[in-house]
Amino acid sequence: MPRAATTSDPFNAIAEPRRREILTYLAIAERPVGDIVTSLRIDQPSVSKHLRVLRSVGLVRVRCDGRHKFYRTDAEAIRPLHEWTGTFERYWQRQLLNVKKRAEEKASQLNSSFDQPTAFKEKP
Amino acid sequence: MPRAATTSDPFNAIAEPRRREILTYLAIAERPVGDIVTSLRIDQPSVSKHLRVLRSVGLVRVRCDGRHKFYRTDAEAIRPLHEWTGTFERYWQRQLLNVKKRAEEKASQLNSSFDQPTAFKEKP
DNA sequence: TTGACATATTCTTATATGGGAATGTATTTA
DNA sequence: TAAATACATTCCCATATAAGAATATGTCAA
Repeated sequence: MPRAATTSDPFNAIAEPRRREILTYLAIAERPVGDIVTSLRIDQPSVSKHLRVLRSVGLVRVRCDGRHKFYRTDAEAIRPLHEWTGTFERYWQRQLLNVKKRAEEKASQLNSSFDQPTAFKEKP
Repeated sequence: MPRAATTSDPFNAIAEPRRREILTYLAIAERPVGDIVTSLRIDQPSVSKHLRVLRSVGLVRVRCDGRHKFYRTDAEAIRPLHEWTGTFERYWQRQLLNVKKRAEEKASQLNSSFDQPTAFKEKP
C-alpha cells in the first residue's frame, strides 16, 4: 500500500519540494497563478496541480477576482507541523548539553594528563 | 515523475504517519526493534523498513548489542524541519492579530449601532 | 553444532504520485 | 461575437512507495 494521500495529510503535502517553495513564495503576499509560474519557473499546469493539493489540506487560500485567482499561504495551517517538530526540542537541547559536557570532560582530561607547558602549546 | 526519494529527504521521510509514530516513540529512550513492533503494533519487516528509511536520512541512530539493535531518535535531525516551519511564525502571528482586530471592530460596531439594552441581552 | 531468537532483505503487488502534452472553462477585450 | 488571457483538468506514463509473505543473516544458548 502506498502512502496516505497528499490531499489529506499536510505532512505529506509539504513533502514535495516545489510545494514548499510555493508556500514560501505565497507567505509574504497573495499572488496570481501566473506570478508563481514565472517566479518559480514551474509549468502552469504543475502549479495548478500543486495549488490544488495545497488547498485541499488548507495550506493555501484563494481569492477570485475576474479571471485571476490570488493564492496565499495560510500560515496558521503550518502551525501544527511546527508544533509537532517542536515536541522534540527538549530532546535536541538535551543532546546538545551532553555533547558539550563530554567535550568539556575531554578537555579537562587532556589538561590534567599533560604538564603545564601544554597550556602554552597553542600560542606559538 | 514521482517525488524525491524518502531516503534522501527528511520532509518526505516524516510524511509517513507510522514513521512519525516511531520517531515519537524513540525520542524518549532507545529501544530494540521488537519493542517497536509490540508497542506500536506494526509488523516486524515493516518496522525494519521504516527504520531503514529513517536511518538513511539521519532521523534515527542505532547501537548494536549482540543480536539486539537499539534505535533512538536523533532529535537534532528534526531541528531543520522545525526551523523551516518556524519561518512562517511571523505570518500566522500577523493573521491572528488581524482576526482579533476585525473581531474587535465588529464588536464595537455592534455596540454603537444598538441601544444600551443590547449590553444586557445576553443575561436573561 | 543445533536450535531459538532478533532483525534485515527480497519479491510481489496495488496504488499514489508528478511531469508533459493537450484540452477545457471562464472572463475580459476588441 | 471572436480572439485573447488566466487557470484548471484530463490522459498517459515512468517511478516510488508500503504492506505482506517468504527468506536470509547474525547471534546467543543448550
